[in-house]
This record gives sequence, C-alpha cells and structure tokens, in this order.
Amino acid sequence: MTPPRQRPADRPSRERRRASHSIEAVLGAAVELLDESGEPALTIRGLAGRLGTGVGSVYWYVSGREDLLDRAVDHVLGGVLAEIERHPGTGDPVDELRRMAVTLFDAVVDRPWLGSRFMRNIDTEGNSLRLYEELGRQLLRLDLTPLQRFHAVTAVVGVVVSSAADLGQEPPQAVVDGLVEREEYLGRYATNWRALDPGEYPFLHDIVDAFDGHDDKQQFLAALDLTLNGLRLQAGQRPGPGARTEGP
Amino acid sequence: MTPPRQRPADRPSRERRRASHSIEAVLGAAVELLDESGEPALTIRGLAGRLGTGVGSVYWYVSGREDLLDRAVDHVLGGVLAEIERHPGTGDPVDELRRMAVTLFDAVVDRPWLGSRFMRNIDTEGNSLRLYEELGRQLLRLDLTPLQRFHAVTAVVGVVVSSAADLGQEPPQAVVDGLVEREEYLGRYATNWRALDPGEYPFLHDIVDAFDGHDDKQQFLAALDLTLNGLRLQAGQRPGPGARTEGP
DNA sequence: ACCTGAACACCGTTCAAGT
DNA sequence: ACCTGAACACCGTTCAAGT
Repeated sequence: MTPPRQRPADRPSRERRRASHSIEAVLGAAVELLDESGEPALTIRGLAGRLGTGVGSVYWYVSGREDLLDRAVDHVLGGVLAEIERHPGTGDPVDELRRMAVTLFDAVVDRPWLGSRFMRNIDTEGNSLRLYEELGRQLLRLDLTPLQRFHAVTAVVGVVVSSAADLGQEPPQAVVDGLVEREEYLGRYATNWRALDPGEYPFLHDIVDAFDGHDDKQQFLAALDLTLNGLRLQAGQRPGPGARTEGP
Repeated sequence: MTPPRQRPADRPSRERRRASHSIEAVLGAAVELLDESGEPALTIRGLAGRLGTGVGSVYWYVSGREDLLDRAVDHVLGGVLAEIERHPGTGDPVDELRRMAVTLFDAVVDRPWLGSRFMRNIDTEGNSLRLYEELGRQLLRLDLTPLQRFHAVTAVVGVVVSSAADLGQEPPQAVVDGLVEREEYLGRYATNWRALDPGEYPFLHDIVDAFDGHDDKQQFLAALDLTLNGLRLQAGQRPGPGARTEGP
C-alpha cells in the first residue's frame, strides 16, 4: 500500500555516540519488541520507552512506523542472507533453490512478523533484493526463458509467503501464552469438522485425520515440492521428492 | 492472530425494521467502504457515519472490527461460491480445481482487501469452509492419500494467497489515484535494476525485460500451473499447460 | 431489542524548543 | 546533529442511559 520510501543510506556518522542512540540501537530494540510480542506490539511510544528517549528521537532515525518495520525486516534478513550465502551453491539448481527456500521458511517460523514483508522492497538495493537475486541465480543454470525464470522465483517466494501468512494467523493469544496447547487448538478444528454432515462435506471428512495434529513444516515442504516438481518438469529435468515413483 | 470468534448466528429477527439497521445493511456499508478505499479505511466511526448511527450501534451487530472484517469477507464470498458452484464440475479434477482457483483470484483482484483473510475462518461453517470443501472435493477423484489431498489444497490456496499479498501491496496511493501510471511504477523497478552491476546481479539483468510491464494474472497462472503440474505428476497424470512439451 | 454518544485508553505524527 | 515532550488528529471499545 505504501510507495517505495526513500531509504536514507545508513548514516555512518562519527565514532562515538551515546550507545543507546544509533540506528542499530533503534533497530535492535525494534526487533526485540517484535520478537517478544509481534507486529502490533511495536509502537513508537513503546520503542522510545525502551530506548529511554522521547518519541521524537525515533523519528530522527526513521521516517515513520512503516519505514521502521521495513528496516527491521532488512536488518534481520542480513542474517538469513549470510546463512544462505555460506553454502557453495554448486549442486543441482533446484535442490539449491529448495534449500534456500527452507532457510527462508525457518526464519519466518522464528519471526512470524516477517510476514509477507520480507520481499516487499525489492525496488532498491537491500537484503530483500539480494535474497531475490540469490534465489533467482539458481535458475540461470536451468534451460528456461527469462519470463519462466521470473515466474518461477515468484512462485517459490509465494510458497514461503503463503506459509508465513498461515503461521502469522495461527497462534491465538491463548496458545501463545501457553494456556491452550497447540494440539488442543487444532483439535477444535477436527472436532468441528467431524460434526459436519459427511454427505455435504466429503472432503473434510476425508482429510480430517490428516489435518489433526498436522505439521506446519511438512505442509510447507509439500507445497514447495509441488512447485519445484512442476518447475523440474518445465525445465526438462526428472522429478524430485513428492512425485509418484514408477515401479520398484 | 485472533482466536476463532463466536459467530452469533445471523439473527433472523422480525419482519420490519428500520431499513438502514440490520446486519445486511452493516455488512453492505462495510463492503462499500472497503471497495472504495481499502482495509485501513474501514473504521467503526466511518461505518457508523455512513449508516447514520452512533458507534455503539455497530457493536450490537458485530463484536469488534476484526469480526466485522471477517463477516464482510464471508458476505462477499457468498458470490464467489455461487459462481464456483454454477458449473457442473465433472471434467478433469485438476482442470476444475484450476478453474476454481482462477475464479478466486479474480475475486481477489476486484477486492484486494480479501487479502489473506478469505480462508482464515475454516474452523466453523461459513463460506470459507464451503469454498475449501469445494476445492478439495475435486481431489477426491484423484489417486492420492488424504494427507496429499490436504497438502494439495493448502498449496493451491497458497498460490492465491500469495498473489493476493502481491496485489495488496502493489498500488501505492499515487497509482491508485491515477496520478502515476502502473507502467511508470513498474518501470521504476526496471530502471533501478538496470543500473545495478550485472556482475553482482546477473539474475535481475536476465529477467528485467520480462519483469517490465509484467501481467499479474499471467504471473498468478504461471505459479498455479507449476503447482498443478506437480500435483498431476504426483497423481500419475500427464502434465498440463506450462510443462515442457516433448516433440511434435 | 436496539440505539446514543460521551468517555477511556490508546495510537502515529508533527514541531517548536532545547542542547 | 540530535533529543524532548506537549499537542493534534485520529483510532477501537465500553457503558450508562435512553426508547
């Protein structure tokens, strides 16, 4: 919804400054708040309070809450990028792409507030764009058209984004607080579904046992592998995990 | 983030009532506001103003803003469901699934505020759950395990959700207002990318022409077909559109 | 059964004034 | 160059009081 903001290049500025006041301190505290209680909990006042300053001070470093959020995301993405770049990346391109997507997914599990923000600012240089490049680079080694490559990265990122949306919605506060078990929470779905008329909801009855107590990561991997096998097919490769195996 | 709310069954109540005050009137006005200016523009005060009542009145019909949003989504989903159910649905299961997903996507294009909300409340009966059932039912005709079916619907819904996230972010206000052309907006990305070092960003340079002026629907269809071809492979079918064609 | 609107407890953002 | 905090213009939600 927001236009690409000007991102004033991180001011290097001079050597010593009050330790608590620097863009790094601001982003560090912001990430803390986000990690502790999620996106809605990050307020300018709360952040200023944690930094021991007034609200106006925050506005010296960021142009607003949206900018703050974007920078916090970029900040955290630095670590993800480092992890992704650690590996040589010389194996099968689709396998590499898969590994990167899983790394990204794991980061989102740790920080649901990354939500669908982590690929929002690919218009200008930053960690999102580097990540995007890193993912796409694998596809250069595949026999595809540029348009197919563009679509393929979109699709792979999309699998992570939609999983992130799932994760972001899931924990009702009671589950987060540990008052209600996740099992019990999922169990409610299953219980409700089983009470429905099987004639009207044959599909729900078919999957209800599989749904009950399902694993988010497996769900993500399944979606990812469907996409990647479609991609392998498009590139003329043989299918990977999750495809039907023919004969013994 | 929110726990499944109690949804007090739509009160039928008695025959005549002031026309402007009924749950239908409330949801109708809410949808209007959402269509006009998006999710953030839907405020309780604004809604009450449009209805010509006080804020307290709105709270008699819905339990809060989140509930209002969920009900508005459910309201609109009724139309989508009707369109999906109009067809016989006896063709190839994956083709049918594809058609439904496209219908869903088109609805999201029209109403970006459906965002990732349209499958959020599948714990209890409602149009989201019916939609979910309708999608999944196609898979019953495929040779898959229940877990594979569950994962497949998740994946297909995920493609729509991630496209919705894309669409929801896209229009900066200036583009919505028609002050800036979409072409020009996308062009900024392309211009920035072309200015980057090709050695550092080989992938971006490879796709920049394809990206420039790309079509959202084609992008969605490409991602969808990758997933569906992965699914066809899993079910032992022959691949559909988007797969590499072997010989003449 | 349904509506009213003041009151409460928050927000993000701005800006004159400070050092 | 960086900080302060009051002030402004909003929010969602509650609730005693009305009809």
